[in-house]
Amino acid sequence: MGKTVADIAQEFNLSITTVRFIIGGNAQRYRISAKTEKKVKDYIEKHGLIVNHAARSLKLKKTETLGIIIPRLSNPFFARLIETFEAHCRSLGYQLIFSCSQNNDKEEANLIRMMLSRGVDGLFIACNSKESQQYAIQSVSKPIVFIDRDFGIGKLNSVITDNFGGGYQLAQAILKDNEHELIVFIGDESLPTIASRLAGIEKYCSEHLKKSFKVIKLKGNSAEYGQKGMQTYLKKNSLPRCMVTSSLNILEGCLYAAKNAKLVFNERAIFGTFDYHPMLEFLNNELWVVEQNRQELVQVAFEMMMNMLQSNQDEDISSTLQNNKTFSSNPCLINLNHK
DNA sequence: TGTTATGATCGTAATAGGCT
DNA sequence: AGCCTATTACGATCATAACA
Repeated sequence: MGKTVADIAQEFNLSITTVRFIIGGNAQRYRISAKTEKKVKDYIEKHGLIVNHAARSLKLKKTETLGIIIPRLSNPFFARLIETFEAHCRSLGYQLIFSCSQNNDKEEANLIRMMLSRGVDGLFIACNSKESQQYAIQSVSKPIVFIDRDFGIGKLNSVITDNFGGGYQLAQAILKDNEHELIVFIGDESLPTIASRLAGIEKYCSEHLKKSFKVIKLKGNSAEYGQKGMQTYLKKNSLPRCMVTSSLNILEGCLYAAKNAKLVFNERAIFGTFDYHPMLEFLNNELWVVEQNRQELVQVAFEMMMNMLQSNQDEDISSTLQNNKTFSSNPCLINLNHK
């Protein structure tokens, strides 16, 4: 299990201070004999060392813990993003704690307070709304990097995906050599991610598409909204031959509604969606997917965080906390189940 | 009896100082 | 000079003491 500093001090009849000098790499500076240094180091090599991070944090005024708040873990994109964040965090010696705001502004504010009271050194947040992003900026005096969503407030650090470009490319790919009317199921447009996806699709269609396309706007981004949207659509229409959904959850709901209605998509129907999931490979239809570059998103978000933590330590001036940078990552368009 | 003040506690990191 | 030890702050929490 390892030994504590007190164990080691007792073992060799030394003071705790002496042992700490050796552990801290300051043996020579404090004139600890090479003989003593060696025996302590050998002992730690053999038995291991237990460090009390709570006490260390108390002294150092930093916990080497970072917090991340996302809307929901049931969104596969966020689940995978968390996993990438955690691995990155751990590789740099940081502990990551995460919580879900359940798309609720009040809950998000609570979680911010909770994370701060736990002593996180910095926060990554995927905000629910413009108001909650404003609240975070005003109420948090520690480094924040906003992820996935930037509501355009300005003066903040954010790492987002070029959803407009993604939507544009997706429309381009899906409409090439396709005769059928495009049906777009779009989730909550108040989110900049969703609005940008739709804007990209509309931009391409207005530039290149001669025939009409239909946008079905939903009030939320969960599978339930997708299901309801498709149910309503099916009252007056048959299943789309050319369909885009704004997220995996919306696609899930749409497919579920079709299954419930005992309807089967035409085998030549073509789908487009945002965010990749391995289960998509098992669909029979041709499918285009806009996949976000998770590794890049996480890496850049971390660089921003580390920069702020560093400058915070050096200067200790809260006004320099925010660097006001926005990074936009390019998504990748992939084609699955091509026929 | 109810309120406020003080001190001890945890382990770590850094500084000041002591003993031979 | 060489080698090591004692003391303190850090911050929240709890127990005990000292007030009115």
